[in-house]
Amino acid sequence: MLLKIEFESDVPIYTQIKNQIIEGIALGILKEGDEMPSIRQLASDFGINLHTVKKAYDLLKDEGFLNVHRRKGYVVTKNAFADDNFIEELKKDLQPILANAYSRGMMQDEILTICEEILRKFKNKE
Amino acid sequence: MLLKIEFESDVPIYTQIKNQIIEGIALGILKEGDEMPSIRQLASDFGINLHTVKKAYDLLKDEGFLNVHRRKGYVVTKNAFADDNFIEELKKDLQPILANAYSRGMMQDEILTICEEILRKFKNKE
DNA sequence: TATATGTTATATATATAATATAACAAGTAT
DNA sequence: ATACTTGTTATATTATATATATAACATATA
Repeated sequence: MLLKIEFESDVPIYTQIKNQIIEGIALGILKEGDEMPSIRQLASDFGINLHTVKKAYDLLKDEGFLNVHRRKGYVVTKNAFADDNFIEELKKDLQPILANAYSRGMMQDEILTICEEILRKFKNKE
Repeated sequence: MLLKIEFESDVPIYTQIKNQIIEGIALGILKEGDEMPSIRQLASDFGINLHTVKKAYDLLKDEGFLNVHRRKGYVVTKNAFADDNFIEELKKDLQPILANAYSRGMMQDEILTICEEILRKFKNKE
């Protein structure tokens, strides 16, 4: 699992880490049971603070993507699921992004194709 | 054009305003040439500061969704378009959101259907 | 002339993001 | 036992982003 941090981005570092781990799970690069690098390890790898990494990990724990094992540290889990509440949030997140693309003149199919392309990269469920 | 601001949201007020105006354009509620309420008017309607509204308007101006007319104030325009740069940003924005849904167990079709539903509400181009 | 536009400038308050240190508890390996 | 690595907690500091408060200015309009 290789992470890339963009320090010029306006996306907070902890959000970049959090997103890339979720993407790793979607892509199948990160599987249930996989042990994440320790917060100190990741922090030193990127030259950032330990608390920044911990914030990302803790958010992922709250959302059900990671568990803390007293021996192994943070471990990939799959307790996150898509309840009605999440679906509502999903729509709220997608709406402005899709509206932006559409208002710039893109066709519905064009936009949907991009969504499909992204989804196609994700690992098929077994 | 009726805007709704959620003061408890962690989405900045200026972002909420900006997003809802773009959504208004996508929905066909806001059309090219429409005059927006003045920044002071909108600010007083919601009990917020004039600069918060101005920030939203100015960002929309930068992106090509609004123009400033010396007499009419901020006016809806359609200079925004989807260049390669925007498409790249679009993918970067969509990726983590779709990955999240997929990692929570949603099927590709399920996710695509939600995108379709949102897009279907947007006004067909003439 | 009074009024309504947007614009610019300053200052202030609050929250968020990120860092810096330090210390602690629990488990592991030597 | 000792040293080392986990995560955890606490405190403080810095920088940036968000939002507000006032004031003044230029331009156009009624």
